[in-house]
Amino acid sequence: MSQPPFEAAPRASGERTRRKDAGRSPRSALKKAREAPSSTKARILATAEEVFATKGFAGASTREIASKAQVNISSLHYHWESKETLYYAVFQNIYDRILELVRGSIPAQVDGSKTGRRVVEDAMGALFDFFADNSNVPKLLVRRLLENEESHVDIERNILVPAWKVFAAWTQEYSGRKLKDVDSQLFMLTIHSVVLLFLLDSRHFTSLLGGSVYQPEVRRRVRTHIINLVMKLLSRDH
Amino acid sequence: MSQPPFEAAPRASGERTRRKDAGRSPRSALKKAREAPSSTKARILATAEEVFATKGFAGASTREIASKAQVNISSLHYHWESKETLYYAVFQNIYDRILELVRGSIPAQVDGSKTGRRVVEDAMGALFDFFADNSNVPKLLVRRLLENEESHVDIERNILVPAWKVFAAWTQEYSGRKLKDVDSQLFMLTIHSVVLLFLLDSRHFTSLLGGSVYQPEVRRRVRTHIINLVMKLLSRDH
DNA sequence: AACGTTCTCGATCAATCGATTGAATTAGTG
DNA sequence: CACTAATTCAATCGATTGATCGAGAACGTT
Repeated sequence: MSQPPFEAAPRASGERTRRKDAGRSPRSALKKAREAPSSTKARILATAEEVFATKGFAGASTREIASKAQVNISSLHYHWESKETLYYAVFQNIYDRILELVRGSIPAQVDGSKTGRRVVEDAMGALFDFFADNSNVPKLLVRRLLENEESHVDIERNILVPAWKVFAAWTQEYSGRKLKDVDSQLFMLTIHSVVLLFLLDSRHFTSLLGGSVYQPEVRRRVRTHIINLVMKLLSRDH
Repeated sequence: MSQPPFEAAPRASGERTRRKDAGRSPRSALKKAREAPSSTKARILATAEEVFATKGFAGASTREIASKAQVNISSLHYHWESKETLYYAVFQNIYDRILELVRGSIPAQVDGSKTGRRVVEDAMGALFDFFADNSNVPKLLVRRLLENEESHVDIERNILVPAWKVFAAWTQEYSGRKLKDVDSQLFMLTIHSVVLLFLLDSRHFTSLLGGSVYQPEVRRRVRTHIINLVMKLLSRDH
């Protein structure tokens, strides 16, 4: 891959530049750090993910996030410079988790003991399960797709798209069939579209499926359907 | 269909109750109405659709809508009771257009002169073209799917879902194959997912496809791909 | 115990939000 | 023209927003 891994998105981590001793690394400064403050920071981040996923960037207020995290607003602004950098940090976090899924869990299955079809099935299943187990992630990603400001897009381009590329290239390699270039692009987008929108869990879907996508039996049905859909896409025309 | 057509969503039209003469119909009161005010109202509605699609409900301000429509804020509140009723009016408008597409344009093609495969192709193409020509619609629909408050969902359930049902039932009827019930539900959701998310026109998709989905050649590729995808879904397993 | 750093808190800022008010304007009717 | 209803406007309301401030609590180090 040619893209710079993380630095392309300016101030991607959203960490606040400390008021004093800004040049020193905060990690080296507090080796045996106490857990209380960092757990506060982690609690804010987790709450922010939930609130941003539910209400979007504009719809969420820093006061609501702080309140639900049982933290003062100023503590939020101590750890992050602004609402925007907190928002970036939430996405940086889910991007990391997606990359970990793609680079770690999935390639580890490649050991020649499975058929190509079975490998693709497991890979799609793992991707589906990840979204189903982290229901905030698909919501946040779809919300992100609706934003089109320049400052937002480079994170997708530098992190999410490479992840899709790795996943798709790997999927093709073990699918037992090389797809044409044109097909491979649209193939990725199709997987992307179906998995994400299937997991929005809106009442719109619920009323059609007879239950939330996150209910076990419904989830199993949708999971099987998506895997079959991908298999049909990978199968030869007849 | 068993659902009540429009009344289920309270105050669905979002019309303001006039301050004086609230009981009388405004239509009968001004038979040969002048066009200036109604065009102002229509201009606000069109602008609101654009702004809400771009920024979402919370991200859009009534001042921005009024400003871009070159209208005073109070005029906006004269025609609609609140920002929320204006938002409802925008959705009521696009629901009407979708229903018109489904009930009118598509069934008109049924005259026996085409093969089942060709009918489905044309129907999917018409649906795709509608979303592509009205780029605000897929954005608004996806935004709607991310909202899960009770007061919002019934509109989807009473208008959008029946539209999908009509479309899907009709598509199945002329597909040359009756799908199982389980398949038909997931089949609808798949069409829904792919078409909507394909047309979000984010940079994320653009960077992969080498251009905006709304550019003619890219649009043609995606259109063909989606039709082929639906055909594969409708085809028998082998 | 004394110190300095890290972190949290209540109080408060200017800006913007949705919405309202009453006056001014426009158009159809008698 | 005079009268009335429909519509638009500038000015303004209270509430909420993101963000800041200085005081002080919590903690490790000496």
